[in-house]
Amino acid sequence: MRLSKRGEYGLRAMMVLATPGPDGKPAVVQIREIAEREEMPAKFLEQILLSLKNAGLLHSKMGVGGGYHLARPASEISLGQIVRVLDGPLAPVKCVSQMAYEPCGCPDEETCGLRLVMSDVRNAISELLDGTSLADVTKRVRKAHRPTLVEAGPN
Amino acid sequence: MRLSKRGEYGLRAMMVLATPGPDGKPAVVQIREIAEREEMPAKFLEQILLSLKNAGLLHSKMGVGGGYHLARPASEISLGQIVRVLDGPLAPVKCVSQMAYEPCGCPDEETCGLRLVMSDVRNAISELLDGTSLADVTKRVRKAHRPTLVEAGPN
DNA sequence: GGTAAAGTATAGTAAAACAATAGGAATTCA
DNA sequence: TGAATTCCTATTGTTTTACTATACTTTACC
Repeated sequence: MRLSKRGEYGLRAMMVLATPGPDGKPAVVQIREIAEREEMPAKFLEQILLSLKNAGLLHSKMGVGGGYHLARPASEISLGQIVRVLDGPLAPVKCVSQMAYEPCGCPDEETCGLRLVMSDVRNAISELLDGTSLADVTKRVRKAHRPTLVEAGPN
Repeated sequence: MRLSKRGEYGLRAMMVLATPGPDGKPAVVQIREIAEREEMPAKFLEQILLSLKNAGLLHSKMGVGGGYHLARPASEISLGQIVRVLDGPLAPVKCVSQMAYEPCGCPDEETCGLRLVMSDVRNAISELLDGTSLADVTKRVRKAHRPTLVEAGPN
């Protein structure tokens, strides 16, 4: 049930790109800068961002002053989309995958115990990852930084 | 987010062992029989069942008339236990793992976006897999075989 | 006690996946 | 033109996966 480095780096990079600059405008950031900030191998990150671009999640600009930026608002890019591009289907077994179904060979899929359970697992993962956008994540991160002090109450 | 063959075969085998014989007694089954019924390589399954035994989930008997049987009632063996033995931690990233925590290197774990989300994923998977016992699965399978016809209603 | 049936244990291996690394081509801007 | 940047493909080293092999131990039964 592991997320690959590819997936991890990709998600981290997308989160960087999802954080608006101080001017509030969507950030345009170079590979090198992301790699340094997040301490990942730049050449590897290059490949990853390229995949993400080819999948339509990122736009890029070559040359001086170039870099990457999100192809759409952060609220419209889900973590599920990113993970699928970089790590493939979310499903633990192919026979419950929506995007890459393959029969698992059991005589009756409708009554296969493994399938019944793994289908639940797939749905749970998908609900979380497809239901969480980059904007949701950056919001949660901001919240974690400045925790609501409501619960403290008066002395 | 994949379950390995090792994990898959192991789960299937445990489900076989969890199905009580016609006499209602807990089944004692040989490697070879499970391998044939479920169409898995016998030698590979041998290793898998051995791991499960060493982890305390199975008991075995050598010699003529021997075989494997569950170490505890099917209701007291969760799928999570089985998967952990065969495929390791459920967590997508080590830094949210309960059984194999390792820092991921981010400057502040409490405000790391990846961690916030992956921790949810881990919990969702764990709730499902640790919350489902072998008995639960066999029950669901039986239900799938004989679907309740309640919903049909009169014409 | 011998023998066949079972599990125990460990080592080996081919292929695939993973995690990079390398290096040049293409593009943009000043 | 030249520096900065992405684009693209190939290669490499390591780890994991999915088996396969071999030898050993225990047990039941005749």
